[in-house]
Amino acid sequence: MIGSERQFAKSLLKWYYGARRDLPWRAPLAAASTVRPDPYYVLLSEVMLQQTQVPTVIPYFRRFLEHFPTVQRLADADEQQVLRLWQGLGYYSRARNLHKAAKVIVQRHGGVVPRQVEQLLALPGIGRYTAGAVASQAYDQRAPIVDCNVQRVLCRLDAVMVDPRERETSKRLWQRAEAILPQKHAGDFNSGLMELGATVCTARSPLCLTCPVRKYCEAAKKGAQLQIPRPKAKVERLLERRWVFCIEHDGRWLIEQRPAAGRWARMWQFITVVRGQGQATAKEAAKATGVVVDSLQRLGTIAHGLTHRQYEFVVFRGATRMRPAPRPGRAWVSVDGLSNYPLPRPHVRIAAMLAMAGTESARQWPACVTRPEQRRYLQVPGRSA
DNA sequence: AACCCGGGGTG
DNA sequence: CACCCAGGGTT
Repeated sequence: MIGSERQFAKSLLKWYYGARRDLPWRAPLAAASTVRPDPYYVLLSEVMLQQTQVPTVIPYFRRFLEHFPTVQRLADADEQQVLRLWQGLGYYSRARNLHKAAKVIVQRHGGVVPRQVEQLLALPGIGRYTAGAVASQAYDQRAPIVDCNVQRVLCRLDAVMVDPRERETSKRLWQRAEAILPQKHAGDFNSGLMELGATVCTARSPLCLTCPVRKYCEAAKKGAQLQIPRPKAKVERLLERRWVFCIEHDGRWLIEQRPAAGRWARMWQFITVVRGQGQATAKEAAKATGVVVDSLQRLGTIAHGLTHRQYEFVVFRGATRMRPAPRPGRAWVSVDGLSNYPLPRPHVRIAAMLAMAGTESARQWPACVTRPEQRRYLQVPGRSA
C-alpha cells in the first residue's frame, strides 16, 4: 500500500467512526472526533488493557473509577486497596506501577496526565506503546503505537512473513506505524487500527470480506492472512507444587503476606509451603508453618495455570488451640475479613472452599476442587513459596 | 537480548 | 486442550 497512505487513513477513519465500540473510557459516541476523552480514563484503561482483553477490563475499570475518580485520589490511596481492586486482573505490577505513576503525576505534573510521549515514558509502568496510546488518544498527539492488534494488521497489510517479534522486524513495524499516521485524528486512527485488529482482522478467523481496507492488504491478495503473523514458539510450562495450610482458630484464619518482589508481590495467601523440600508428608510440612496444627484434613487439590508455570496446590485445613503471638507479615482474619486483603486467584478459590464449609453445600466441595491436568510438566526444585 | 510477570476468553 | 490477548520491567 506504498503511496496510498492518505486514502488508507481516510477509509479506516470512516469505518472507525461508524463501527467503533462504545467503551467507558472513550468520549461519547455523539461527540466522536471532536471531544477528547479524559486523559486519566485513557491512562487507566490502557494500563488495564495491557495483555488483557476489553470485556475483561470493563467491570474492573468502572469499579476502580468509583473508588479513585481522579489521579489525586489514586495517588492518596493505600497500595493494598489498589491491589485489592486489581485482584483477579493479573499482572499485579501494573497496579503497583500505576499507583506510583499517580504519585509522580501529582508531584511533578500538578495532577494532570502529561501530554508528551517523553514525559509519559518516564512514568513507571508506561512503555512505548502506552505512552503513544495516551498521547494520541487523550491529546491527539501524532504518536504511533504498535500493540498485538496493530502488529497483526500491519503484518497482513504488507504481507510480512518473518517473525514480527524479532528486533529488526519490530523496529520496521514501528516505523510503518509512524509513516501511515495521518496529520489529523492520530488518536482515532490508532484506535481504528486496534479496533480493526480486535473485531475484523482477528488472529484466527479474519473477516476479510467485510474489511474496510481490504484493497490495501497484500496478505488478502495472496490469501495468506491465516499464515500471518507467524505463530510464536511454544513454551514448556514448569510444574510448581505447593502445600497450603488453612489454619483456623476461633473463627479466624491465618494468612501471610508475600514478599515485596516477584509473583503476586505484597499480596496475601493462606500459609503456603513449597513441596519437595525434605518434607515427605503434609504432616511434616505443616511443622514449617510455625504453628501447632491439629486435626489436619485434606480438602483437595487446586490447579492454577499461568503463562509459563503450572501450579498445583494441595490444600489442607487444620485448627490450632493456641493462637500464637502475632508476627510481622501474618494476620488472623475471618472469612468475611478476607475481602479486605488482595489475594491471588487460587487463594480466592481456596477461601471459597472454606466459606462453603460452614453451609449445607459443604458436600459440594469436590465440585469446586480441580485436579491438575493429566499432561506431564517439567519438575522444578521449588525455592520460595 | 533474554527472561519474568496472571488471568480470562475462545474455538 | 491450545492459542490469543490494547506490554513493561529487570538483569
